[in-house]
Amino acid sequence: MSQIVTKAIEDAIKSVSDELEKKGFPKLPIDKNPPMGDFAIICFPAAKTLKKSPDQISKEISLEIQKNKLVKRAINVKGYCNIDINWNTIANSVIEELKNSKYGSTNVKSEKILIEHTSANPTGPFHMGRARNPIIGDSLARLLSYYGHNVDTEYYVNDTGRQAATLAYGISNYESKGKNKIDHRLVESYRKASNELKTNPDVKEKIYRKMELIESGDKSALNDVKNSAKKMLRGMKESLKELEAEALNYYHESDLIATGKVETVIKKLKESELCQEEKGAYYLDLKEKKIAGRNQKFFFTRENGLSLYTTRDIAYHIEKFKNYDRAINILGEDHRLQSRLLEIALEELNSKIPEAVFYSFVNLPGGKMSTRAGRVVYLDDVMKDIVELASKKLSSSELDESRKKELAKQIGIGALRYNILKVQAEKGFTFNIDEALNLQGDSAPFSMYSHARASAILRNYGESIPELTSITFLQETEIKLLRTLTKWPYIIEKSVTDLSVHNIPNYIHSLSSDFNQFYRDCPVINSDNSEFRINLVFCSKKILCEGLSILGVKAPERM
RNA sequence: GGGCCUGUAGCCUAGCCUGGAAGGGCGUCUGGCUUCUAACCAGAAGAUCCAGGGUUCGAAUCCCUGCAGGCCCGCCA
Repeated sequence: MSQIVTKAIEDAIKSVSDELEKKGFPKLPIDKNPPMGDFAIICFPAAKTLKKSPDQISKEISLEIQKNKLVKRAINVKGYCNIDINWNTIANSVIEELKNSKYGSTNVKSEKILIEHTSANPTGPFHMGRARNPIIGDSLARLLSYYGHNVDTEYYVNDTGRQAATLAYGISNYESKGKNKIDHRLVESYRKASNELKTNPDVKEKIYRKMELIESGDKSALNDVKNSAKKMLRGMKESLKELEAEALNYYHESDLIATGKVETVIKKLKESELCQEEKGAYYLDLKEKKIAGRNQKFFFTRENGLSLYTTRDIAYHIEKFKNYDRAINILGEDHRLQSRLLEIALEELNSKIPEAVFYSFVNLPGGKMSTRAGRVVYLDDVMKDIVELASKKLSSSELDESRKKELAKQIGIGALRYNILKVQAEKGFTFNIDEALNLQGDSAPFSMYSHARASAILRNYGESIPELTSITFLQETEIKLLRTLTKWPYIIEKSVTDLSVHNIPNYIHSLSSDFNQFYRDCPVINSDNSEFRINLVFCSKKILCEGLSILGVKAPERM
C-alpha cells in the first residue's frame, strides 16, 4: 500500500476503535480490504454479547462515528459497517507519492539472484507446453528486478546424454537442407536418428559409444555434442527473442564434465553418511528422508562410475551459488521429485538450495500434447497466428505500414504472454487458441489500450504536468482509480514474496478498468479540475507502463 | 502401492497461505460513438465454490474421509 494511505487508514481505524470502545462496544475485527470503501468493521462477533443483530450493531456504529473527522462516510450493509476515509485531504500528497520513481520498488537489501528458465532440451522447436516456462521465468526476472534485486537469467543447455548424442549423430549423418527455420529443419535429422536408434542396432551402438565418450570427458565428443546443441539452439533462440524472453546466459552441461566439476561432486557425495554402493554404482540412501515412491535409492553414479543427469545438476547448482545469493528455477511439474532429490544432495554437501516455481503442463482441447501422436502445437505457429490476427485488426488504422507491423507484433506477443501469465503456474490449463486469440476483456490489448488513451490525453494536454496547489474534491470514479493505484506496492510485494507473477495481470486489468471508467466520467482537458486530473492520468499511465513491462508487454503511445 | 499438484456459472479464471459480503473475463441478451482513441462503457441473465463430515458466532478458505483430472516414483534426460 501507499504509505500515506496506509497511515490515513490506520489513523482512522484507531480513532474509530477508541471511540467505539468508549461507548462500550466490544473489540471488533476489521476487514482492511473490503468490497466497498477503505475498511469495514465486522459486527457479527458482537451479536451474542450485545444481544442485538449484527445489522442493528452496524447501524449504531455508523451513527456513532458519523461525526469523526477522519471518516467521510459509513454505510452499513448486512452486518458490515463500510467506512470511507476522506480522500480529498490526502489526494494531493498521494499523487506526489505515486509520482516518485521509486514507487513500487523497495529499500530492502538488493540480492543477487539467478533465475534459470526454459532449459528445454535442444532437440527441436518449442511446443506451447514449454512456452509457459520462458514466459513465467522472464516475467519473474523482470518483477524481481523492478522490486530492486539484481537479477540474471540463464538457460541450462542439456547437451550430454542419449538425446544429445542422438542429435549430434543425426546432424552429422542426415542433415537436411531447406528454407525452414533451422530448428524446424534439424528436428527432422533428430527424428531420423531417433528412429534409427530404435530399429538399427548398428546406429544404436554408435550413439551409445558416443554417449560413453561424452560422459568420460572425451574432448572431441564433448565438442561435437555442444556444437550440435548450439546449432539447434540458434533456431530456438530466435523464437525466444520473438517472445521477448531470451535468457542472458547459456550454460552448457557438457562444460561441467569438461572442467571436472562433476567428478569433484561425485567425490564429495561419496563422503556422505547416506552414501551406499551397489555393484560399483553409488547412491544416497533416502529411507529416512520420507521421499515418495518405491525407490528409496538415489543413484549418482552408474556401475562404470560415470555421472548421471542429476549428478551434473548438483554440480551446476554449486556453481550457481558461487556467484549468486539466490537461485530460482522455473520447472515443469514433472521435475518435482527430481528437484527434491537435488535439494537433499545439496544439503548433504552443505550448499544453499534453490527455490523452485513449478508449472503444470499445457493440454490441448482434445487431450494432452504428444509428439508421437502428432498432437503438437508449436510456439512459432501460435506467435505467427496471433500476430497476424492483430495485424488484421489494425488494417483499418490510419497509422503507416511499418508502424502497423511493429504494433501488430507488440499486441500479438503481448496478448500471448498475458494469456499465459494470468493463470497461476500450478494450475493446469488447456491451451485454447480461440481464447488466446481473443484480444478483448482480460487481455494485454485491453490494458495497452487504456495506456494509449492516457497517452492521448497527455499528448493533447500538451503542457508539462503541473504541481498540485489547491485542495481537490474528488468524484467516486476518481477515488476508485486512486485507491487502486495506491495498492500497487502491495501487489508487487506479494508477488515477489510468493514468486507468483499472476497477480500482476490481475491488478493491471482492474487498474485499466478503473481508468476506463474515469475516462468516461471525468473529462480532463478544459475541466475545472484539470490540474488534479492530468496528474491522475500521468500516474495511471506510469503504473500501467511499469506493470506491462513486468509482463514483458510493450506499452505503445497510440494504437 | 506411495507421494505431490489441481477441482469455483455453458467456458476460462481471482480469492485459499493469514476464516468474515463469492470478484473478473469469454460467450448470450439490451443500450451507448457530432464531446480527451468504442480493442471502450453501462445494464441483464448465469454459482449445490467436486462430495461428505468436523472445528467456529461465521468455512470456497482450516482439519479429516472420499471422488475426479494432471504429474512423478529408471544405474534415462
